[in-house]
Amino acid sequence: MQITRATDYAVRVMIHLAGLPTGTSLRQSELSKATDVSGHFLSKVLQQLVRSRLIRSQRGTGGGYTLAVSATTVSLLDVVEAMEGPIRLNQCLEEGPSCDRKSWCPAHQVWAEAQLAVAQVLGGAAIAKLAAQAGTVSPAQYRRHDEPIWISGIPRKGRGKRIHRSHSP
Amino acid sequence: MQITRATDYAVRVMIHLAGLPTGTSLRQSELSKATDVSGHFLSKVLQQLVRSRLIRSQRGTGGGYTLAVSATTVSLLDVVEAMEGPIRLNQCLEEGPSCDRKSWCPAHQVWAEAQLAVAQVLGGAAIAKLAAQAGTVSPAQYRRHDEPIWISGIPRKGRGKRIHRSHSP
DNA sequence: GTTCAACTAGACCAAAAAGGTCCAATTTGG
DNA sequence: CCAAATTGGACCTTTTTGGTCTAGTTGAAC
Repeated sequence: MQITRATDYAVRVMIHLAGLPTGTSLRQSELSKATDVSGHFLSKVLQQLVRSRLIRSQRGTGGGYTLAVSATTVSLLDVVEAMEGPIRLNQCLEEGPSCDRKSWCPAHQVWAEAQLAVAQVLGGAAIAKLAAQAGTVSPAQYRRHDEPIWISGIPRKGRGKRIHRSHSP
Repeated sequence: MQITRATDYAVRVMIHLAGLPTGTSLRQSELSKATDVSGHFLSKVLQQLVRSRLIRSQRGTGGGYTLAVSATTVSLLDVVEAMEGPIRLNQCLEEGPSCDRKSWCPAHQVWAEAQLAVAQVLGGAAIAKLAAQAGTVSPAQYRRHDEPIWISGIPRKGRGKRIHRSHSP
């Protein structure tokens, strides 16, 4: 009964992105450094987040990853479920007729309660709130005011227009 | 984030035993039928419960398994932890310095809260209470009045000397 | 239109956990 | 003291996890 490493890393990514100015795009290498996760492994995590529509990716020169959702509305629960699917504390909590003891088993109700409890705690933790806390406790980790964060993806011309992304499929 | 099958089976065993008269001993084959678990696999579950001191076992003819604790004081949480060890919703919730982000990571607090929530729900569910519920809902599943259940495990001398543990290091 | 930085997709791998089977060790009843 | 009844524990297979690596695709800029 433990979240996977990948899920933990996904949360780090989301919080980190939420702590930056809206629309900021970061490369994998930058996220790797910020989250203390090996770039190779992180790419798998990022791919999953993209598939779940929590972040967007931009290929090519000057590309990177951007938050695709409002950090104030997306919660830890959303990130966890994006990575692992719906939370199921026990197999018998599946939708269908997964367990024929379900109807009378007294434990079933308790599993359901416990699952609800954890879902409520995680669902109540908005990413934006966490990002704000992180900013308070250790600003240096999230904000660098001595130099603009987006500088590192810009070729020598140095025109920072990458923040806006008009991705229309 | 799901309990294992073995844990689920262990809970079934504990509830079933708690629904019987105190001190009743059941053989593996009987427990297997009552819990809908293959006898071979159940033996592993029972072994773990014995090692965790939640039940006692008696070998040889007329042997079987008995509750070793008060069903009113032992909870679902105890059973879960007996099978899986302490609940850890995330790796960073270990005791020691497991994660150097711990001090400032804003997610850490939420994981801890969620873990506490589930522990409280499970800890509040006493096995005896669940057994009583089960007895109410489906008595036939747990009680057979046509034949005394305890017949198979009561030694003549009848004293609790059967906890022979030859554990010489 | 070529180049090259960046993401994408997937194969691949080792280790651990989960789930399950089987036989050996032990105890008791007779 | 032997044989039957039971548990105890070794063993095996499959799936998941965590991680690495390489080849390929995309797209912005020159």
